[in-house]
Amino acid sequence: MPELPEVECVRQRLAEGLRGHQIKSVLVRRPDYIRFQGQRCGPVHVGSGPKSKNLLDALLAGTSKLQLLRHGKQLALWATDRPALALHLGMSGQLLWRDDGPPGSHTHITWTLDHGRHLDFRDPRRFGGVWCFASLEDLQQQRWTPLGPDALTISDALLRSQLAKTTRAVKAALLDQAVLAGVGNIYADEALFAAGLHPLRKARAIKAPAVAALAHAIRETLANAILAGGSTLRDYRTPDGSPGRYAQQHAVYGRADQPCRRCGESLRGIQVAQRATVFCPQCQRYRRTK
DNA sequence: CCTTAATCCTGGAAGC
DNA sequence: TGCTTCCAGGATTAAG
Repeated sequence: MPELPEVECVRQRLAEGLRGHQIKSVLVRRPDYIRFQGQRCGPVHVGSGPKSKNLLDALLAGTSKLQLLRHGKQLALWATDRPALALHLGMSGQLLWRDDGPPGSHTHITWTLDHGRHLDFRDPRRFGGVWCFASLEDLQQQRWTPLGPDALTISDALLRSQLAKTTRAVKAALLDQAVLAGVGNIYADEALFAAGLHPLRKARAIKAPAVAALAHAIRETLANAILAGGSTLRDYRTPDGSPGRYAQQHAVYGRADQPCRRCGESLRGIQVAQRATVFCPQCQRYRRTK
């Protein structure tokens, strides 16, 4: 469920704990959560043979000066002249610091650092994963090239050219990571509301001024969500275990049939691209009333 | 091109 | 209380 703001908060908090430290060991409890050399790992990879040594190296055992990048909802953990790891949280993924005691349920991988703290990757639903690459360049080439531009810094002009590529409903386009990377179901609805755009408007037909308003709304909504620590609906936590506070500010997501905070009209719930969608029929008219 | 449905999973909430 | 059904922040695939 984590979208761009949640992933960015995780990146920032994780980077603080990694700065100046080294990974001492890696423990893999679920090898099939990891893709190594293009395929899912099996028990042989976490045994004692040469394959397990390769995997531990790929998982950055012994590495220091770690850096953490983000594009859309994806993270890259790497260090100069070392392998790179793509981390994706899927719907229920969490990266959590742990001092002592047992890890939470569904903790598939644990990195232990030289300061003694553990970094747990837990993901009950297992829609997320870890992908191993020989270098950051390989990771970017294979996993980030197919993605559209990052939503946090999307320019008016770039959003316009991206939306011009498709005739789909604008909400469906926003959810497509190849069009724009980082927006999911929460922030698509929130940004469309902030821009006053109906979710079913055809992406290609939206005029330049309205696209500019949407680009601005996307940047502002995501930035504000990051400042609030992200949206916690249920599972999401920052690595220190604290929930995000942005859900309190949601104008439309999860508020079907409740009054619009701007005009008081009852918010409508519909389906767009198989996803629950909420909008204000008054503030987000399909056609401008002029 | 587009949309829809099914799929990968667990678990919380709602309904009976 | 217990059982069943539905739903969820994501993303890919196949089919129509």
